[in-house]
Amino acid sequence: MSSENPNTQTRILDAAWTLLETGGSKVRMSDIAKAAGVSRQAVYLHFASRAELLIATTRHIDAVKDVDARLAASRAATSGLERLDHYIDAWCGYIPEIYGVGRALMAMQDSDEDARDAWVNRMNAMHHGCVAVAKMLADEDKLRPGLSVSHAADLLAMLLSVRGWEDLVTTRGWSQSDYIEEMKTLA
Amino acid sequence: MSSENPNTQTRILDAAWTLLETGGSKVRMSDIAKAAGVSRQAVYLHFASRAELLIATTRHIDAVKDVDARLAASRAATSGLERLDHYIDAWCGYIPEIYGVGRALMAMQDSDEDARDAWVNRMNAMHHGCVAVAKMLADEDKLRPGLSVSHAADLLAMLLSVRGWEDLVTTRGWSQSDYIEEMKTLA
DNA sequence: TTGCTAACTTGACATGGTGTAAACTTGACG
DNA sequence: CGTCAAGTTTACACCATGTCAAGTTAGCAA
Repeated sequence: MSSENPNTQTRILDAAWTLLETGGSKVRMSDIAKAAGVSRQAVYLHFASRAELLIATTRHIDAVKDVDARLAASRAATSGLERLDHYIDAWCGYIPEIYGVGRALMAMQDSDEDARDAWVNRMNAMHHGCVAVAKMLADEDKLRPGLSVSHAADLLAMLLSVRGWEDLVTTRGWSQSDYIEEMKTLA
Repeated sequence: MSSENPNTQTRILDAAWTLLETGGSKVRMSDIAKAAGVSRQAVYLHFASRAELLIATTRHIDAVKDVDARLAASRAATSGLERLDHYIDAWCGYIPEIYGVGRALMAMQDSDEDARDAWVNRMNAMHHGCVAVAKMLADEDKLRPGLSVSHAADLLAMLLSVRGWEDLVTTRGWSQSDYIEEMKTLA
């Protein structure tokens, strides 16, 4: 019963989550409402707009999957290479979990400023992690000569981007482990 | 007069081109019509849908910029590395030219099947070029040991993807030459 | 001149999804 | 018993795409 009937708000978030995970990114507000067993308007009682609902969904996923803890684990590494490895593991594990919502959010970037900001912030956070890794590598002289820390970070961020993952894993048919291995080798 | 008054069709394509190059990807049919000096309905006399217009615009750009000729030049190279270089040059020169329309087309991928197909075809053509390059490199034993031709091609295609370019050049502020150099080094 | 046709214009309308507004129901709690 | 919060139903405004029908206009042919 308690698992059957949590917060309406939570039920909406869960519904959005599962729908976006499976049903492409053209999920409508009414679809989500129906899946949550609630009227379309009720959704607007909890979330002001589609963009806001999507953003809240990403936060919800983060909370449920305890993403912070996993990313924090990668910060514990002592050597630069070890940290690079852990960071790639953590991030690559994260991508498929938010991929559904991420797609929908990316698709809204042109039409909705909030959605754009939210996604850009996420990517900036990831980029920040790349900078930290690049710095550690630079301190240990592990970067290719002539490659600046910022360029190295940018490059790593691009390799690990959701789009890159999408390209290789979903359209070229790589396995998740292929991807992780290849990224580690390249980086 | 003749440069002032070509085909209405051509005027529409040119209008779409310039608008998409500058004005983000939320360009409406009415915007394009206005820019072409024509009524909104007239656009539908020439193109059945927004997707079709966008696709026709990419073809129009290809024709005007003589893209085929430039890509053919990269096929002339004799050694694998040389060919890789030329291919990267040609492709990286191409990206910014179609970037405007490309963005709009990508944004339609979820809602319109024709748009999706058209863009996927383009990307497949690019991927095909990558396979050719990877094959030449493999024949000369220039690939990293353990890296298959198909994986190498996939990787190269991902590095050179429009999204990757977008990430580095437009959001991280790299210069076009930074990008080309870095891609050559990495590849 | 008349008349036909292709290209374009004008204006109206259907569709589909988002978001807003208002009035009604229902259950819990003091 | 009253009231407050959370939902429901119904209706509507908005906006872009795409469709339809009737009218205009230039050019060309008989």
